[in-house]
Amino acid sequence: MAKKTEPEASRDASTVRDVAARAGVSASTVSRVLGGTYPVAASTRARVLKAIRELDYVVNAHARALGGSTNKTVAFVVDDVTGPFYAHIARGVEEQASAEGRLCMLCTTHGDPQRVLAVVETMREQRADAVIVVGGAWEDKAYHDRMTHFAHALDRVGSRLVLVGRPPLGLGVPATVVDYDNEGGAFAMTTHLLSAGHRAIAYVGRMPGLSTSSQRISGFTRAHELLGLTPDPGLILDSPFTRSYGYQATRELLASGREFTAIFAGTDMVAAGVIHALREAGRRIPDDVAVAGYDDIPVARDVYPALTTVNVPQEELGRAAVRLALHREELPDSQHLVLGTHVVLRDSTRRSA
Amino acid sequence: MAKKTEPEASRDASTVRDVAARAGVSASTVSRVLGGTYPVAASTRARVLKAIRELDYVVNAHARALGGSTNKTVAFVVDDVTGPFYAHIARGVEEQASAEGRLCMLCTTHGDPQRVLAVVETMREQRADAVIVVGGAWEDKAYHDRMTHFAHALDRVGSRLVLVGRPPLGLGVPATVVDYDNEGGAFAMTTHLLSAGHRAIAYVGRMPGLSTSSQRISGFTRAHELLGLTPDPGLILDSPFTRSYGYQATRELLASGREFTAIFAGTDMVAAGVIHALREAGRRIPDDVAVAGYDDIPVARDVYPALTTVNVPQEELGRAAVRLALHREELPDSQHLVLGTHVVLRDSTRRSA
DNA sequence: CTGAAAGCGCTAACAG
DNA sequence: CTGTTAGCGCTTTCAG
Repeated sequence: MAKKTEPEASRDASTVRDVAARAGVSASTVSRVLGGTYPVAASTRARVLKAIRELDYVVNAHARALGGSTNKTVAFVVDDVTGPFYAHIARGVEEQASAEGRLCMLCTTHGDPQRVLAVVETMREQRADAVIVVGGAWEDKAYHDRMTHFAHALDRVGSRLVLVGRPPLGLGVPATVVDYDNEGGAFAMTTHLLSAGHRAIAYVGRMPGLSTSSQRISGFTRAHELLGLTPDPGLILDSPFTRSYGYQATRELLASGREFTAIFAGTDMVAAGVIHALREAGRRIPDDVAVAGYDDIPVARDVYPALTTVNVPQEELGRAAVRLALHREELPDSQHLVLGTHVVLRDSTRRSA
Repeated sequence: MAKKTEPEASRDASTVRDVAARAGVSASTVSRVLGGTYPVAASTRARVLKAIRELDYVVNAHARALGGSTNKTVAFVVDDVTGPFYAHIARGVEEQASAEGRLCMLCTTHGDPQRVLAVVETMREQRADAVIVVGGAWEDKAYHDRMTHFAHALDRVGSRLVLVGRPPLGLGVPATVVDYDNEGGAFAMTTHLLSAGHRAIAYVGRMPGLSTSSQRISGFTRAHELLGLTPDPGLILDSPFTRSYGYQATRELLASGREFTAIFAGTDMVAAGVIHALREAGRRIPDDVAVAGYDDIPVARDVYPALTTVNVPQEELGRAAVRLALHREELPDSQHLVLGTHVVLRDSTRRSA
């Protein structure tokens, strides 16, 4: 029996009606068995289940989504999945989504604001329950306005826009924000370096116009000011958040001949590049130069020496994003959650004995 | 009972009918403007487009998918997105999918065969154009049979099953396979180590029953045999493909007191753990012990010393998976593509001068 | 060129 | 408990 190929095995999938016919019931009864919410006689249910098995039937998710209004899907919009930082947030999103019975759509934008907008539009078509946009925002009015527009547009079709790791759009905009304390983390790390005696700390990895970067720089500056110091603008280097740009920027810093005893990298990836460039130049870490990162991704433990960094609760960010989007009552008022960050001390800032 | 919309619920999204009414045309005309395939008078089209803009209308992807039969979606099933190896394949999938106008659904299974099956079922409901399953397969008859069943089931609803990095299911099974030369890569790497004079090479990271692992072990063995040698079974250690298990296994290896001058790790992640354990034990790399990995993920360049490894064309695997699934004529016959691998020499196996 | 009408597969409302 | 009847929003004949 199991071996027998259906003689009328068509290329088409079977439908509720096929199942109903085979079980000798109506389509609604099949639907009720599927849903499990309505009372169905045990014997009927058994016959229906048998027919389902024999026909190898599965519901058509689109037909279901069309009738009801939710399609049980969460969309995740991110720059680039290969970035470990984003990947870990993605894991949190995926896990929570699947725990809540949702599927997860993945879209990447490669840092292109245009693509972000296009992707959000597509998600609107999909009627995703939530559209989760991850990563720092461009501090640009046009961009901000577009996102605000989408927040409303998504809201209109019953989707929720969730911003992870970027500031709120403003009052009255229907969006949930899950952020982490960028400024505080940078402040704490800078304080750590300053209190270890460093007075010429370079900051490698500023990205002008990116919210995350601005906040970190701001914590960096505040820590200095608290001691009556002012960061040397010549020691603040721009660089995208990648390993290779961190390497480049550090080489330029070294070439400039400026003095410094510590480097605070914009992210751990940048720090990996910094360390590479430093080692290449024969500088010992942490003896000649202390190095610190931001994010606390796994690579922070694999670089040598192990990297002191600011921990960001990546998975929890992802999980919270889904949770809040799906149960809005949890955060009734502001819809703005900020998770804490903390310094993780490792060898890259430790003075060797 | 009156049809009242919930006060809490947002206003309903506008539909073709709303647009049609506003533009003073019929729904079909709106549809034709949207599709762009049928002739529509320029003036009519303009009016429709205006109405669309004013209503901020977007199609309902589900309604569209219900009518037509394809929903323009590609599903990506993977153990864990945070693994860099998978993440890079994911990037290839995502890029190619989006280049082909497809959305990408992401599902993770956390190494649980049960979840793989559940996820594939869900994808069948979604009528995804392609379901791409990534990662080694369990060499288990029941598992194999279930996958074969799904290949047929997916085929019946018009989806294509694609296996990435695992062997074909067999002749006549409607599935596309994109694999890479696991055995050859392991063979080449082992040969490299042997010809550098190593005679006691440990293999850390065998996973019994996992196809990838078996193939690598097989290349490892073949390289030995070519020189009339036999690998010492006591030097082959089981370990899942993670950093921490690699670390554990290496500690056990060291504790066992067995002699070895090189370690070939099952993956780069495992190698990171190996290196950590080795350094902790005071063994110098590569002087005391040479270390090699597999996969060539970015972390291979960040560990110290930089890791010699086997390059696997991750993004291309992902891209090819989507390409082949969507254009089957490209690979008319066997539907089995094998990409090459090659050794990448770095410092972890280089004898210092 | 455009409109009317018929579903796609499913679920919910309303009788029996 | 179960069958019948309507649609969900869109595309697609089939007429006009």
